[in-house]
Amino acid sequence: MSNRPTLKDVAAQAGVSFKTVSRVVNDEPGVSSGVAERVRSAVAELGYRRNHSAQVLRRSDARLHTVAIVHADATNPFAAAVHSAFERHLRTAADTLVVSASSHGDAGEHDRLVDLFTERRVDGLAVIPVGDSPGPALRRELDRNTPIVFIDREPGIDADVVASDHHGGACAATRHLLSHGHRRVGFLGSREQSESIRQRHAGFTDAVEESGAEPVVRFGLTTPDLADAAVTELLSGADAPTALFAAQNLAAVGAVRALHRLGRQREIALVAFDHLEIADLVEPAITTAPQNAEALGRAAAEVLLRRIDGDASEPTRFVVPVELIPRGSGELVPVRGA
Amino acid sequence: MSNRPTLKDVAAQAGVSFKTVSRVVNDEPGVSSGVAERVRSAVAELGYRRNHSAQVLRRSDARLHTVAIVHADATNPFAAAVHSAFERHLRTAADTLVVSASSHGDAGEHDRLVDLFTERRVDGLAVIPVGDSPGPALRRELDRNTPIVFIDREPGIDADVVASDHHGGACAATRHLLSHGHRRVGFLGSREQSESIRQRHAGFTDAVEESGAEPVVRFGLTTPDLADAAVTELLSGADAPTALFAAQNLAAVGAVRALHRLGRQREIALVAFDHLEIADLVEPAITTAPQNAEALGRAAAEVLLRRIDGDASEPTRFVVPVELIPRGSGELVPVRGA
DNA sequence: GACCAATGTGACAACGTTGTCAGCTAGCGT
DNA sequence: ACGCTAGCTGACAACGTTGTCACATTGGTC
Repeated sequence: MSNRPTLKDVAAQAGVSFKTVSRVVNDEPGVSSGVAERVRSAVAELGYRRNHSAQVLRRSDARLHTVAIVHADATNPFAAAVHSAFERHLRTAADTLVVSASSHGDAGEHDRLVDLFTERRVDGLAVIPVGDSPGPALRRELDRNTPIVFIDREPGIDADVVASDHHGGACAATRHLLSHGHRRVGFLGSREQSESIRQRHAGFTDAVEESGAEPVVRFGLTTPDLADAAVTELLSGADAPTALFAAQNLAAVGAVRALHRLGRQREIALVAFDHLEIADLVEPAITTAPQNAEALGRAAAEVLLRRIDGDASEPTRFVVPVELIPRGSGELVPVRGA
Repeated sequence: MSNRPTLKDVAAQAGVSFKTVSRVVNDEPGVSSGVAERVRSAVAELGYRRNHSAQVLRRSDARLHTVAIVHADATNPFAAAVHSAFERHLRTAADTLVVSASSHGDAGEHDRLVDLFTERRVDGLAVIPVGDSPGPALRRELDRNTPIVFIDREPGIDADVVASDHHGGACAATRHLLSHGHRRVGFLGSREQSESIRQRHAGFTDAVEESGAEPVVRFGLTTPDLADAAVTELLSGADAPTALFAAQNLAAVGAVRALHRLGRQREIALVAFDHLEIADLVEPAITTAPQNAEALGRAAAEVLLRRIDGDASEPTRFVVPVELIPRGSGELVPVRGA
């Protein structure tokens, strides 16, 4: 990785001063065409590439055309989709390299990654937060007015955020179920500590309350197995719900499994928040309210670019709507004989 | 993103020379404890962070503790899992930051990303190739002996590769089917141009030939719909296969859908190469031969670290075994009445 | 008291690049 | 022939850091 050619090497090869080479590689005016040609062929011959570190060092206020995104978990398909849209937008709209790293859910590592990226100087940061509050490195950068945008989750601090309309989406999904005549509706949630799950629960509750229906709420269903068990238990009791709202991915997977095992998949209505890989592979297909990862990533890119361009106005909160996609499971009507 | 404090700023604050501050932040010996303490509190007060660009520039041969991985598609769960293992290993074993970017499948963009990362100086590169042959930037870096490891696909050039045992895995999966008594076995493949699909086909063919069974081969099944149609057609003919080997993800999804629609999921055996999200969600569960993403990522990290540490031996090819996971669908025996 | 080693500290160069400025040449008008 | 301008080109400083070396101070030894 060493002995790369420098401006000097190219200059020696072309028989000019290194400043002239600099001019050529930066397309600056004031180089005669003959010399420029000689320099260009020397550049090609040696395979010269500008040293980004030196460039950044010299012009410390200039755009680096690099932003970083710090993940909680890059294997999460939703995070990957957001990242992908974010990256595509920045690459095409601003010729900016998006680099990323993942903390695998560890808050300390998360903050350390922020630190490593700031050491390496980037134009801005996108963060999918881990935990409730920003770590010291993130806080320092916020104080320093480094362009930072938080994606998907509340940072627990006053800063730019791009997030889904968890409340509105859950509310719409629940209303959708209620509009088909259900009077007892189950809520299947994962970690109650999660702000987004709390908001989905609030949306669910608002919809249920405005209709006078009866909610049945279960939290802590962080794995399909737990959700499966919870649904099995819910449906076996008296006054079992006739419709279920799965507030999260894995809870929905467990619910689907339980309904199929019990053979009641055409009887109990189900709407799932978030994208479901298996939505179309089961019968009936699952009605979902997927977060719009594409819109989130794109919005985050736009917010960040505006900050990088010097916008110093108050932090904004950009809310991306969540649209319901009816596929069958959410349009089932309650059956009498339970 | 500007006016960050430098060594000089900290030095002024602490009333020492900037070189002394440098010594303190690098834990070099030869600073009295009193001075060191004063410097450390100045560092904390100003929120000083070392400028990585300047450091890299000064010590151009030193380790940067940064490697890059260039994806074809970061939203592909398999690639994400490989990336995740790769990153975890480098972070924990070598305190190295893994940065990544995705080309979204565009070969030109892929090579451009390689170029951008080399401009920014990294210790090494991991590449999940796009297309058949490396672009000019990648070729230049290979010539320059930059540590580079190719993951999952053949680079079409002599270089370090870490890849799954496509041939062996397909061979074992097919033998597994044959050992349950099947004599007519179908192969469901996607793009025949793909080297890994070719290898899986070769493994399938070897297993079939050594047993004297009859193969039925379909290529081009790049979407579930196409695979669904192909399976429907295959099973409707005379001499229909009694077992299927799906050589790829999406082909397997289509096959599952077709079998369930035809109600023959307990009759036609099926083994799928690669991980299947729905493997456990259908009845019978799908026997799969998943690539070991964890092992691939880890092996790639190890190969790359060895190169970074100066190993200059011949390029190696590291093959990661593919283990069969029996779940039910692959253990079905052929039934008489077709 | 003179010498020496050990210790702590700072001055300075260098990394590869870009910005500033000065110098050189050619071409033009007088 | 002379000066002037425009157009090229190069010398040099600076970015923030680390490596090298020299200097100053201390304490111990003969």
